[in-house]
Amino acid sequence: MEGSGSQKQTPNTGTYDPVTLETEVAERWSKEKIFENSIEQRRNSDPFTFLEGPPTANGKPGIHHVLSRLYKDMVCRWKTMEGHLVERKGGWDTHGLPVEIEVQKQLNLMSNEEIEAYGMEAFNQKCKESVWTYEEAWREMSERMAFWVDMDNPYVTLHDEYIESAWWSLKQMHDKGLLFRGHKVLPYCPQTGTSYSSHEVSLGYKEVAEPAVYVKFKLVDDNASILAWTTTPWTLPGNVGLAVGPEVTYCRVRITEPPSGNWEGRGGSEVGDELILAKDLMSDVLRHQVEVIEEFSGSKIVGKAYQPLFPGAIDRGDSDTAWTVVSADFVTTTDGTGVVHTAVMYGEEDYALGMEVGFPAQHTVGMNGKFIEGTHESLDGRYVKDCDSDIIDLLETNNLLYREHIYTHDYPHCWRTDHPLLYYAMDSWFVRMTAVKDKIIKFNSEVEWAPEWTGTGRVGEWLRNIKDWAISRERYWGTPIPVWICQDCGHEHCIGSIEEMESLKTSDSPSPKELHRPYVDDVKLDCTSDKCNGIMIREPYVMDCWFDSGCASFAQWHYPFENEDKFKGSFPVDYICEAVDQTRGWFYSLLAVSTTVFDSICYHRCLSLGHILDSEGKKMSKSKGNVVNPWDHFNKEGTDAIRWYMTTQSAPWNPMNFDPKGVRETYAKMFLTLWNVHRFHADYAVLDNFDPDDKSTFVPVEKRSPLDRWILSRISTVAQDYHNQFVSWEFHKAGRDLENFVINDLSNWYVRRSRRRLWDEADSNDKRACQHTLHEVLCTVSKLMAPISPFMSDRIHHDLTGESVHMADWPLGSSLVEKSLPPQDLDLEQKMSLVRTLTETGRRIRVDSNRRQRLPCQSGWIVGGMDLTDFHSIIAEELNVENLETEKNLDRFQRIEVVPNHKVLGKKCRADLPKVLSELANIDSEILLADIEKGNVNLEGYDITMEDVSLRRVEKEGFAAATFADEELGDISLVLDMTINENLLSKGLAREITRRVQSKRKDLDLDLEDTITLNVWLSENSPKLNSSDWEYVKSETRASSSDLQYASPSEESESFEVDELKIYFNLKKN
RNA sequence: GGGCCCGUAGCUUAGCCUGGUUGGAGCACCCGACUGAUAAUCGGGAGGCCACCGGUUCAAAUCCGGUCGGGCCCA
Repeated sequence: MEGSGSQKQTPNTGTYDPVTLETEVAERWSKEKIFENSIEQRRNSDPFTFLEGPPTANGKPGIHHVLSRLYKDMVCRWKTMEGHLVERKGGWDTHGLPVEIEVQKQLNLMSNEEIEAYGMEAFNQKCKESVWTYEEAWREMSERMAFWVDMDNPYVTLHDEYIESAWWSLKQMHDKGLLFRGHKVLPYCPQTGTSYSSHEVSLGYKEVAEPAVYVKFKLVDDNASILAWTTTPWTLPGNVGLAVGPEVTYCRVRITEPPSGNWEGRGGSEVGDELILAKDLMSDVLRHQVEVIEEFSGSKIVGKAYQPLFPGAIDRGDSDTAWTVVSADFVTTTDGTGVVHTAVMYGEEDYALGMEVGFPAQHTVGMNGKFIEGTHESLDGRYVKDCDSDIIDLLETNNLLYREHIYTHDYPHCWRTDHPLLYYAMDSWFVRMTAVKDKIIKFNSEVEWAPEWTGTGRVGEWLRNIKDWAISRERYWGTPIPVWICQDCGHEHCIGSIEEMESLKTSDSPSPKELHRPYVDDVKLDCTSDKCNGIMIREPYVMDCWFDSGCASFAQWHYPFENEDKFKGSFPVDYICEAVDQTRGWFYSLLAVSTTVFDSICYHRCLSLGHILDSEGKKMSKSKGNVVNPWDHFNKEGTDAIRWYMTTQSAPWNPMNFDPKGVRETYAKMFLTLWNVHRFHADYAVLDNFDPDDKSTFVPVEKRSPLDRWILSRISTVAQDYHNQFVSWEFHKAGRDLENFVINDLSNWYVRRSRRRLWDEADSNDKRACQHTLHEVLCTVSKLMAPISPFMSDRIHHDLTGESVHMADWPLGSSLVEKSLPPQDLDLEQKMSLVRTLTETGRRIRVDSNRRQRLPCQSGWIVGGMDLTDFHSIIAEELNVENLETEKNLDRFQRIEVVPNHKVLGKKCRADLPKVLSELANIDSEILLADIEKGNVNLEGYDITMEDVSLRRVEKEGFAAATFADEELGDISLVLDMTINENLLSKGLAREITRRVQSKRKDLDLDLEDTITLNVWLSENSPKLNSSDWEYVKSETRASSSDLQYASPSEESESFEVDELKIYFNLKKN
């Protein structure tokens, strides 16, 4: 604390300029190292650990990054104030496909071949540079929005230390038998040699019309053929199985007649041929008259063998299911024939099914997109998409084609070369997540998710269908997979450290310059298998960059090679926070890595944020032009307003419609108001040399006015709720409540009611009480809002105490810091709430009875409720009532009125009704009521009973009243005396004159202290102004010399009217 | 196609878990009052098929099922 400047700033009494204020505060932070000190101050305290989800610096930061950094920052600041040591290491995600794509665009390298021709070393160098393109922009944004994080010592996923830790973790998985080699079917472009992420795939969907075919698969030991349908004829040579739905009904049909009319396209069938297909699809598929021979469920034909379409294209190997019918749950009868042609290597479902039932997993197509030698003599070596028609011809020649048709659908194309993508089984390394499924589900349930359903729903659902994690990518820029394979014996070895690699590498291998391709590719190892002398070569892949970020909890510390204490002291981390799209991204990869490596959760609490949409709820995108630039608001309403707006706008996990007008509103309501309250306090504090620390002038809370004790109790109550809402992650509700407090309780009531107390020039206990109260309330408010809007809160706190609010303790206290809230008095709060309702009720009465506000009422009575004696002066002043009293008996002001019930009387009296009504109107209500109750009222021959009338309470002449209900206290009424006398008219007149003169003073831009000369001319028939009321006018308007006459004005003057009488006045500054 | 979330006044939202008086606020709008009170304040008004359809119930914004629209993730 010392050295952080206990010099109080000269209070700024100017208007609120957010950009200047925030810039000044930021400068003080940096000069006084507030961020660093706020951490150091808690050095030996209980840590609260935060893990920064690393952004990629090769993308520009946008408004959505402001949102996630806000919630990261907010919680960290809050926990710091609660007394925890909260270190915040920055991080950068620097690997991955997006980086490569950027560089490829930049260098116009459209394929892997071109990259390799350009040179992998140079290419990766470019990637490394490109990663830092927007680092400066990120720094500026983070700094301007007051995101406190250590960006000078960040973890960086491309550093050798980070990679080494990632290697170590992969080796742990390998040693536990969780790492294996397999295939992953991906959309792949053979022209560029690249497989694509779903994001890139979605860039290139195009509608295409292509041939689709119904193929006849001839059964072995049966004269029938099974019909199957495909839109990708090039996958047919790879066919190794047919899938049927076990519950689906199939038919065996015999063709009875040749087709009538024209036959479209190639293919056909002879009368007598027998075909098998799903019953529901017969009419869609068949073009012949047929008879149904047999109906059966799919499971009946499972196991039947059929003849391969392209014998020899695939080697059966040891598969006994190849070219047989198998059962699969995913088969439907929505299209095709209800039989799914399965080519293991060219479809994700095909591959999964193939692995399950044991089909041979062999390619008929090479990585170059061309058929492999030995597929078929007329296809070998040709690009598959060029072969569609020839394949169909071949089928027809062999009588294997039932028919063809043109099929129009959306199909993904390469966004660079425009060629159709092939779903292709790529060699890939996997982490066997399915083996730890139960464990990871259990760990997930131990995480405190906000909102809860992200954990149980989104993540839970994902984990229930967990699949093995494909962690390798056939790319250049990334963490190299540390797996080497022996060329001779096939033995594989996973390297877990630089040292291990150095010790195993062959004598002629260089030491890699860094742990990236191509340097690591040049490292060969001596085979680690006992009996082998072969050479091991690294698998030419890099890792999924999600694996990188999934290692952040330990790799940021270069654990286990360094910083064991740092890691052990921060794992599992207490808090992470990212947008909801990270459920399958970072949230998952952290949990996957910690489960497999440490057998543990990775984080205790996770806040998953909703996305930012535009003001109409549409996704922000460059093409729509609805992207919000955070700087537009930083430079206008300021960081505080944008942070407060974002916090209070919606629950953190809900999608947020970002409306620039809303930021404006937050600025105008919350920040202008709070600033003006602060200014009000600060101005008088300077004027009166107020010193909060001077014990001799301190006024103990119990000696302060009820108004003071009320606002102190309110802030205490609000603070408690605020804290509870923070705990339950409902930051939006917390903020809204505090905003409501500042605007309504503090500014609109406390300050408004206290203005006169501070105007008073004489020193008094009451004035000092007010100053202390404001000081204490503002201190607490600034501490509460500090985590959300750190600038103004710090400015106010610093003005008040000379210390940064971010060094302060949380007013609610914690296990580590003391609670420091003013005393609560709920009884007082209830009273004040009644008082405010009463004053509002009084104004309504005046409006309803046309009694202008400035004309006082002689008396007012409160009937019912609780004792409000302490506040009678306030209520009287608000209501402009001379005497305010409590009255028990409402009958004093009201009488009963008997109102005829037209509906009932109408039925009874019919045509005599008007006569009865007029007689009723002539009788005094109270007499009438008494007589009715006695049962002796007879009018025009009709007995009048209580059923014929209803009763109404009305005010007696000269009174006006209104009643409202309080939940606990029941009905409460306010009655005002509406009579007028000369005294009241005089007082009212004084108020009217004062108001006009004040308004004029304001127009003339006079200072508060300036005195004036005032002349007033009242008409001769005007009510007389009592001398005491004239004194009131003079003192209120600071008229040091003045003149009042009942005559026409003798000088140039202004005039206004009260009760249709003209009043003239003029004034000049002395 | 599947999973998760969202849909309340022109806009932003509370209420939904735990069904029960007439669905509350703020902004904007209209009328009035008040003001040495700040982009202020106070009173009043207008504005709602609580997305839609069906079900459960004496009773549904609230619980259940479905539809539509928006968002995210996965295919």
